[in-house]
Amino acid sequence: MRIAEVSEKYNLTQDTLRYYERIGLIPPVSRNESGIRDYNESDCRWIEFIKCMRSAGLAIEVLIEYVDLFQQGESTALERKALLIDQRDQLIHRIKEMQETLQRLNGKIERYERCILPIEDELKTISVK
Amino acid sequence: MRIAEVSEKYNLTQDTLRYYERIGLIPPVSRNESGIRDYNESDCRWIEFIKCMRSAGLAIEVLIEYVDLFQQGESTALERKALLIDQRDQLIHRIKEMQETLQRLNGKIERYERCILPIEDELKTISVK
DNA sequence: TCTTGACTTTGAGCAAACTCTAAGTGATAA
DNA sequence: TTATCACTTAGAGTTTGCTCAAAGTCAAGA
Repeated sequence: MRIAEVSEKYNLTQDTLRYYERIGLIPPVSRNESGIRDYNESDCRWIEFIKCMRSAGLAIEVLIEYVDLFQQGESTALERKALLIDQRDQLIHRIKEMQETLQRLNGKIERYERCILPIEDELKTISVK
Repeated sequence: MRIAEVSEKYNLTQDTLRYYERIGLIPPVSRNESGIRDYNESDCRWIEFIKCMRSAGLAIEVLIEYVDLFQQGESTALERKALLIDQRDQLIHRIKEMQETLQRLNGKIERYERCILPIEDELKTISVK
């Protein structure tokens, strides 16, 4: 798969794909004889994984470390697991925080509803007139 | 309340508090005779609200708009409500995304657990030897 | 053969959200 | 009264995560 296809498939710009590879956020992608990237199954799975993790807000720095450990082989499995657990716990914390904010936003919106409904009704009445 | 107290109370640097005010993320704070900020109840409630919204990832730009509308008075109530609903919906979307990533992280960690447990056991055995 | 178009690299540029620096004021404690 | 300390402003600098530009290579079609 060429970069153009991959870019479309995962909705990441070619620049972003090259950038991710350059900084080690995904392992080096295989190339054809003329040096052009030829993404294989495994490359695609990495991209998908990284995209998912990034969408949840995991820092690039941490993910680079994960990829790096992965490339060092089996001996880093415990370390990788610890990294994932740490990130999961942070993620849980952020989700909780966001759910609290969601509650608060909902409360605020409700209050607007109670205050504003009369105004909205009035506006409707006017526009009917 | 002086900026130092407020900074400590909300765990935001004095720089950040001044920055937030400068860009209109909180309404202008009242001052004493010598021009020094003297935060009142209402100022504190704004800071707390903004801190909460920022912690959930709402963009500064959007919050500035909310504060601006608020300062324009009652006539903007409908617009403010619409803004909040929009932000809430985006927040719900992000939470969902993060929960999916959380599932995936948990799955990955479990897989590490299944693969690694034998290794961990072995390590323990060795350290006991 | 020439041109087109997709690719390559390196390095600069940009937006968001702070964070820091420099230079100055004003109240209070020794 | 002098020094200290918290405050002030304006503006520059930093970090993160892309995004763009320049200059070049290579393969395929007219």
